[in-house]
Amino acid sequence: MALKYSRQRQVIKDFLMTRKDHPTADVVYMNVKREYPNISLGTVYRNLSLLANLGEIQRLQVGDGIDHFDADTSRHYHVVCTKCGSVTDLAMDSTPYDELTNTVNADFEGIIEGHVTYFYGICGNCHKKL
Amino acid sequence: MALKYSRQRQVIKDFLMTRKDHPTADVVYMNVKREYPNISLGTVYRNLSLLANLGEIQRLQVGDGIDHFDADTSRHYHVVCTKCGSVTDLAMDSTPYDELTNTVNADFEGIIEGHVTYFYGICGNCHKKL
DNA sequence: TTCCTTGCAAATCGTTTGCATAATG
DNA sequence: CATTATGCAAACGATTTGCAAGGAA
Repeated sequence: MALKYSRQRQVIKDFLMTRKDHPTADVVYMNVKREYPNISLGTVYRNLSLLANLGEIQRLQVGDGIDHFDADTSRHYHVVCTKCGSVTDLAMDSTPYDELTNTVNADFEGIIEGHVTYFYGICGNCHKKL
Repeated sequence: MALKYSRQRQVIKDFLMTRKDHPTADVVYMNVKREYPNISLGTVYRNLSLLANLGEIQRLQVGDGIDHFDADTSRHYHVVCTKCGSVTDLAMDSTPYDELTNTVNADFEGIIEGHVTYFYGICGNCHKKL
């Protein structure tokens, strides 16, 4: 299954790279549609999954039942706002990540490869409004 | 909306307390059905959600798209096996949990209330078989 | 020409919900 | 009696998939 170029896939990835709010498939669809009116939802889903499997984008399951996508594949944490539902990046070096993984690996009878963490709380924006 | 006793809810909770493998709603349904043949899937979903909202059980979203439930409401982490998909408890004191939350709170412009973490790797069982 | 990709629509699947009936307080 | 809970089936919403047609190598 050699990969072939597809304009749609490129547009999807390009769009995702312009956003740092981790849009859902549907949001990607609606936006990409403006520039590429014929694109179908199925194609968007197919390509988002493909890109995620290739490791070119990240799939986030933040707990609202809808998958979010992130073009930033560097290791970083996310904060989900319990007020507005926004998903924002958390600037942080990789120390806490490695520490947590190591701590847990210490006395686990299997092998811990990594972890996924979502922080919940009030985002900066909502906090100002209070 | 005062809560009224329901045999079904009790059976569901009782069953969940006997399991430490974090079953899905469907698994709960199939098992509870043996003891209570007339129960419906809808009732199982309704009660699992109710119990989770009351804080009497925990809802786990481990990334397979299906909700898992845990009668152990104490704060603890989980390991999802990338081989067999099992979800097991991780014995650990609360220090790493608090540390992570505090580290992140230090320079975040909102308020972090807590976090959800799932570890991924090979569980003890699968590791033995390699 | 090969076979990956698309658009479209139908199908899946976990979960929720409306409604008439049953059970609880 | 007032209200909550149930069983059933239909509805939902996000995602996947089958298929015939289109596009890349």
